[in-house]
Amino acid sequence: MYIALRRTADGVEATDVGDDGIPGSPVRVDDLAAWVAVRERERPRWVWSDTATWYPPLLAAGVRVERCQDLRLCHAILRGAGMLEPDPAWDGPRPVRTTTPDGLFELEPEPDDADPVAELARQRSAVADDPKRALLLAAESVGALVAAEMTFAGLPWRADEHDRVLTEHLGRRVPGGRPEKLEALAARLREILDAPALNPDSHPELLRALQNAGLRVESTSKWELLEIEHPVVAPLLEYKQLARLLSANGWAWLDQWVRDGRFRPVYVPAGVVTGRWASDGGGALQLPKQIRRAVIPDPGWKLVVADASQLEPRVLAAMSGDRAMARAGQQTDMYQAIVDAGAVETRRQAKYGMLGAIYGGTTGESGRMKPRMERAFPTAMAYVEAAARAGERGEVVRTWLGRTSPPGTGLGYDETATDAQKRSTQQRAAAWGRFTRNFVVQGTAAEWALSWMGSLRRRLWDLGSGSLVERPHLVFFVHDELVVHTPAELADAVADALRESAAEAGRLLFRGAPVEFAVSVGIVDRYSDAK
DNA sequence: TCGGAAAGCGCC
DNA sequence: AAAGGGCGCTTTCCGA
Repeated sequence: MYIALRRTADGVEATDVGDDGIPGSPVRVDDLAAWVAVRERERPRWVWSDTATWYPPLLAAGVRVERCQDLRLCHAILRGAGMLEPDPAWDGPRPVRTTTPDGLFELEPEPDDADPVAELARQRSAVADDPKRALLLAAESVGALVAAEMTFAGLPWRADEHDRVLTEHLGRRVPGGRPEKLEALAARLREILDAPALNPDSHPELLRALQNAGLRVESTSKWELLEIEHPVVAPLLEYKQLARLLSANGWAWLDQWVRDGRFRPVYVPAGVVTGRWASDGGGALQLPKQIRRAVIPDPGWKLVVADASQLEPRVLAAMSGDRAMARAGQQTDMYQAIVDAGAVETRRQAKYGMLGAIYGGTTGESGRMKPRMERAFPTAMAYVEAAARAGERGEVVRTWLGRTSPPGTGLGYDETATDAQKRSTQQRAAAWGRFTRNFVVQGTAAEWALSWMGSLRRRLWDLGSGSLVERPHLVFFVHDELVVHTPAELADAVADALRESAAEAGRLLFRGAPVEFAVSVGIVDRYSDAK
């Protein structure tokens, strides 16, 4: 059964909807959290406009729910697939969040025409004969619950450790200036380049200084510098790395984002066109390896870190139905299995061949491996090639569960086009083909990850007792990696749950496909100790 | 003075 | 050694 919630001018209105789709009479709800806690015992699927606005106040009040349907996220999926009519009430972007002084989200009235009961009916009808998309809607929605829960719980973060890492790398803080070691490096660069006024943070200035010193470079980028032999290269690369650490995750970041021993990034489910999550503020999904030393569990607790190894290659094997690639995907090290199968000679070749298949690489090692990959894995290669060709023609492609790519635009030309126009259009078409090629794999990998998370979430809840943060709970997610914060005595059980959930996600999406979704799991006292 | 673009690099 | 796909974020620069 479903319970649809709606914010009206005079409070929250709730409507029961049976599995037959027949709604009851709306009732007024005064104390939402208390009411939800009571009704949750019936294990309904909560239906609401947007998990990001409804769920945080419930979590803050100590209420966790098992299931929901996030109408806005689901609407976007179905609209993209052309399965719903345009609807201004639901087509728009996510509502702007406003925060109250106590940090809770204000619930603003929703427009009159945004009727959750009617929208639920349309969405249910759209997927009634489409079990894969129905699964996608469920996965998307449970992902939204996890996102809110991870923000609520926060990633355990030791500010003192973070400060230690920064001071170790950058030197002592200097008010209004660069930290000591960084400034010393800047001084060395000025000396080596004989540019006393150089600000190495300015790309144009730096480029001019490099060129004046006789370096033949077109940019200041790392990969170009690596090809040059010159005494300035090593200290410059070190400077760049440290300057980035300071600006992206330095003391200012620490002050802004870490409170009471927790980093609470805001995740944006489906924030990326492929269905991957994005994050809003704090750069959560780009947390540098160096700084993960500050992620330390509470006393008596552990972090369990799990990484889905070679996820996208396995996903490609499963979704394309390529039997030879699936056989390789049964091994823990899929790249080595590709070597053992005789497709290529070295593990490195297998890796680059696979990356080329997924990203559309045409040059270098990827390009060289392509014929061998096509010989060894014709079905999988044809699958991604078809996605690329469709994209080049401006067609829409879809993931395994049915998320659709945006249509390509401006990829055709007529006879009046000049040669230059034709060339540039062809380049755009090729680029869009690389995008759609990657879309089907990256998007399906994101679906697998949502299923993994959803399955794990249920298992973690069943492992412990008490409130969400008293039980083992998810605290971090980056595309194919999960981090669980758990009481130490449950860490082994959590590790098992992570592996079982991965297997379950594989079965749920690709029932029958003989691909093993291997995960590497570590139980650690620091995030940086994983792997 | 402010906002957006570009460059560059962190993550997957 | 990247490359080839997807992002977010910071700094600097430049034009409205």
